Amino acid sequence: MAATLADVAARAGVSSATVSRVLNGNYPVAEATRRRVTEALRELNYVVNGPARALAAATSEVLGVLVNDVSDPFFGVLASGIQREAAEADLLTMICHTAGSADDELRYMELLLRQRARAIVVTGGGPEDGGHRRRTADLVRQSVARGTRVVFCGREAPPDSEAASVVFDNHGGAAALTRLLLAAGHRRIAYLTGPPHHTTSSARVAGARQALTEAGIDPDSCLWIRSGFSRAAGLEAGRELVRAAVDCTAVVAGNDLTASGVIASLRACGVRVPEDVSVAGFDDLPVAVDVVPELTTVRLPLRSGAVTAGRIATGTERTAPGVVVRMPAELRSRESVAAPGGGLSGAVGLPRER
Amino acid sequence: MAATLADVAARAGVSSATVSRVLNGNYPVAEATRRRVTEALRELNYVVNGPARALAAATSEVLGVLVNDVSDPFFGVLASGIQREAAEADLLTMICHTAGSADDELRYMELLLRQRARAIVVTGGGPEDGGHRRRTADLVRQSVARGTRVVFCGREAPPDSEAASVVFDNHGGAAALTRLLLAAGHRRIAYLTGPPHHTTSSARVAGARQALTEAGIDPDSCLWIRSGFSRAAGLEAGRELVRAAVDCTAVVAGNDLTASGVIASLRACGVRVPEDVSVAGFDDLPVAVDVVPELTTVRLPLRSGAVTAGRIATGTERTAPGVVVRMPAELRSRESVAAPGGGLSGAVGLPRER
DNA sequence: TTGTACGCGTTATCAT
DNA sequence: ATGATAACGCGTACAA
Repeated sequence: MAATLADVAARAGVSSATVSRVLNGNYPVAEATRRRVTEALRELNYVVNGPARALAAATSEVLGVLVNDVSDPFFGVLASGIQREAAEADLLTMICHTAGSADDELRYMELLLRQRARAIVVTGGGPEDGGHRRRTADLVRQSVARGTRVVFCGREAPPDSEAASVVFDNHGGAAALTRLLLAAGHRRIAYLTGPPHHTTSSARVAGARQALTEAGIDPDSCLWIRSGFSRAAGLEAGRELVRAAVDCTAVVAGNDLTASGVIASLRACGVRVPEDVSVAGFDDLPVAVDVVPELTTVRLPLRSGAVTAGRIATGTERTAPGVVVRMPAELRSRESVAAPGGGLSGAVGLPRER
Repeated sequence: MAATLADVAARAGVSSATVSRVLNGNYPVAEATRRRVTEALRELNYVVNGPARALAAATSEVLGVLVNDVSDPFFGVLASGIQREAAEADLLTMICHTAGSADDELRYMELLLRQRARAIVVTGGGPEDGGHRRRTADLVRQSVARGTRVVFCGREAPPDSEAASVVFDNHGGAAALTRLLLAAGHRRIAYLTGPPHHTTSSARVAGARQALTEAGIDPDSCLWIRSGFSRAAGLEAGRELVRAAVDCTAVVAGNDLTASGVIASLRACGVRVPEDVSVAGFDDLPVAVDVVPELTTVRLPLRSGAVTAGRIATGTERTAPGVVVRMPAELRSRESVAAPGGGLSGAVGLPRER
């Protein structure tokens, strides 16, 4: 039913090789023939058969991007940055949503590998579990062996793998943020840690603990509360903090999304930010300046990290195998952090305000 | 370098046909041979060559989803619903971000077509431009001819196409919402229309205008302001409304995201919602109940619409060609709409509050 | 139950 | 400049 190269060739009275040449423009073709072929192409509504091309040329035009959550703006920024580079290199970006599941991550990597994708970019942090790491390393090895470039953007590639990585300074950023809070006078801080056993969460927690320790404060005198990275997680955590009338003057959320949730639920409970309690985020996504009050947070150069990852993936930028590109983090001090106020436990019970 | 069927066959001492049979399990294979083959498969780290398989079998395991914006939760809900069904049918979902560009939409459709994707689901509204419609119709025709099913989820398929559609009652929902506002006593309403020349925007505007007309109110006595569907668009529109001290008692945003932006910027300007001005949204995304005050909006059954679209796309649910499945809209009356207050122009200039 | 052999639609290498 | 033709790796009638 669908027209093939041969059909087009017959119609134009040439060989299929000539049609292929017209299509790819990599060999000289007489102007007259080219026109006849182009005509036939149009008349028959010819559409390249990708699989056949990929089989013959041993390469495809697909670049796969793995994201934890398609509807999280963190990944939106990453995905669109990568995509821009891919488009630049005439590659089709396909985004695969792993829902944070380690299994799905592996499944999608394998499926992209099957498709002989030109490259795979794995974004965001990942499970710290050794088994997963090992299986990932295996897949990376196979990918590279088959010519599929693999780039990690947001965590380090498994050790000894050929894959490049672009990583953000979660550790340093978290430490700087904590230092800012300490400098403002906060001592009783509640940390929402993000999902457990996750590279990003762990790095941020470690950074914060280090800053505390260096300031001579026992990290365990602070509160460490598990949460997700979603806005809903922040809402819930905020409500829980209020319910338990937790004794703290500052809340450090795992990221901006969570922070926005915390602020919303604190406000709903009549707790003022930053007068009663300071709140901080991480990432510096657009939401950080949408929120009232504007969020003190840590800026990660997500866009440029994504572009770098994209350039390595497309081959636009050539790097040594296993290279690790480190992107800096930068403090963004805004309104949501101020000097310690009455604290959460003091504010709770006040009349609800609007 | 990469092991092929033949390599595995040699290793296992069988023919490549047998290996293929073991792989696909569609023909009987002796238990002993199966084990030998499985072993060889493992030893050689065999990975199916997708393109080759797609070429031979004339079909692939890919389902493509086109979305306007990967980081918009509206599409997140749609994409994940479709993906669930795809996974159920052992298909790999690939999400393509068109950034709302009509050209990109066509490009991605074509690329998926090239890949001989099993199905393509085009989500969200689209350009109303006739040229785009025609070109889309062409692509749909070609897709269907090549065995790639096409489903639209959020707009109707081009006329006379074989493609199925799942549509949401934007028109009815918008009308119901406007009636609610009218019943509450509002007469001076500012509508943020969403992106121009876009099917979703138009349907919502048309519904609102109809409800106004039916109530004996001249639609042109209301304000119709172009905006986007993003939160940023809402922020900007809100600021603009305040700056111009627009004379209205209610703002109807194009969707929930925009509404949340409007609320944020109104609050930042000291305008109280709903005491001074009522605000309404559309879609009933999770953000609708996150916002303070909770948003009065129109619930669209996005999840179940996505599932339906997914089932049609995977072939799980068989439907007549060109079928249009209509999903209802349902009013969700919450806190953000109340009786008319002082209005925007009245509130502006009041001391900024926190 | 298993093997042989051909076709799927392209690209790329030789000739011409 | 153009045409034959051999891969590319897999699925599947058909034969055994």
